[in-house]
Amino acid sequence: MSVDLLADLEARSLVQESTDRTALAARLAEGPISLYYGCDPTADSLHVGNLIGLLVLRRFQDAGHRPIALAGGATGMVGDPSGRSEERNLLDEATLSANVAAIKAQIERIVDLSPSSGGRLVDNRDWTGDLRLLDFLRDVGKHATVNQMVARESVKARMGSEHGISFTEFTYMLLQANDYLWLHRNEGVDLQVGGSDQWGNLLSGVDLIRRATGDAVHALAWPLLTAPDGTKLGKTTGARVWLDAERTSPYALFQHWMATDDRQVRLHLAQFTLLPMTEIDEVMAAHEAAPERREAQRVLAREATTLVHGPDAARAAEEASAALFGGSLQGLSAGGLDAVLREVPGAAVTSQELADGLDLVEALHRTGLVGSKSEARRALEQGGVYVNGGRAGERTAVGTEDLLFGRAIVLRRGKRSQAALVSDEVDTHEGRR
RNA sequence: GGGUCGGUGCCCGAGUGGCCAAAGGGAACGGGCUGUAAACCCGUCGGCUCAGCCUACGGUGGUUCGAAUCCACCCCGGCCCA
Repeated sequence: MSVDLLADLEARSLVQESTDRTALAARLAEGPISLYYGCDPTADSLHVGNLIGLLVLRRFQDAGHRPIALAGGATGMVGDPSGRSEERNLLDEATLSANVAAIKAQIERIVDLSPSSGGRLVDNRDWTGDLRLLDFLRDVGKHATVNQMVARESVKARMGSEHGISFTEFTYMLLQANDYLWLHRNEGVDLQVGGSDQWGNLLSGVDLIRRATGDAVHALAWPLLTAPDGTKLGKTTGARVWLDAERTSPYALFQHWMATDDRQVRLHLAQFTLLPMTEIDEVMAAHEAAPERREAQRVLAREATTLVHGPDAARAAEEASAALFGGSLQGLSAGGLDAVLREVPGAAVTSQELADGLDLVEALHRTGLVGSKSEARRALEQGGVYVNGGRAGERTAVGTEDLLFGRAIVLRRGKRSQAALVSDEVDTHEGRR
């Protein structure tokens, strides 16, 4: 059991709000506690924001406690109004089930959910699906005053907005409170953790449990991710980084962390890795002595990518990064090219196209480096396109002579968007269409 | 159900018959400077077979030489009244 879990969480800036800190510390000292973290399956993948929550569960698990991950099939259908300016669209059953299944696989990589570990994954549809309205009104509704619900910041914001808030979303906080109550009664859960935007919802659960059972339970919230300058991460800034390799490749994830702002490396190392704080201090000391080496970012990227995709994918991503950011690709080894091709999105080209000379605009578009051909032309005009590490300059096409090892051409857009054109001559057995 | 205000490009938001692919801001993207950082400066920011053309201002149909702008109906939302 860890020396002092709470103190460690605090050192990692993972505690912004907490119910009675002393009582919680005392409770943790008594022995294993069951705690839960919930995320709503609004998509078929979690994103880096959820990673903090999963890692918090992991930190508790490593300290000997019992984590429960909740996939909110029921609440996901309703939609949480917190931080939302508009009403959500309801998701159907089939989509939700698929999302829950996909998310479960991601959770399992971070938290041990095997039966012997005590860790569990639950879906609140299991106890909410057949819940009768009158039962809900009697057991939960009676304990909540509308006055309090309306006083909620998230509700007030929506009432003041032109979009309003539906009764369904208004009810969300009670559903979540009911989850906590159910888990408290059936799984012995005494602690709920979440982002600070969930603080109100967490407290609703604590209140409900006290009123319904007289028990004093706990809640813990970490601060929300912010932009480097400390401002809120705008929802538009939601160039979301996903945990799903299909949506965000391991290489892209690695790069996401490599590009971390100096001002946030320390924080992200603390929140997104399991490295002990003493080690993080050492890394930071080295980084501050020579920031241009980006060593802290590299450690962060390596650790975090490993957590999400495993050591092999992380190593490959790092190799690819080293190759792609090492300047010209002319000196690249065959193995290095392999690493690059594994990690960077690719597009097929025929040897005939290359022999004829493939229009760069077409090539850029095909790899997905640009969203449209207009964008490709613009990028070219602005000097933001590179072929095999060298600026495209005046050239308008790529050809056979650009192939590295006769296999692929690496295109780059801007500083760090990379993609590869892969010649069909590589895997010839079955001709490409 | 009645009244009223409103639905514009990724977001916010001007525009109220031609000079509008549509002001301004934000975000984003590219370049310069760097360290794949920050700040700052410059530029771009609907699409295409790009000196031109096409598609767009909630939807449909009108008026007009010409509409994001006018008319009709419809859909959606806010507020007030019932």
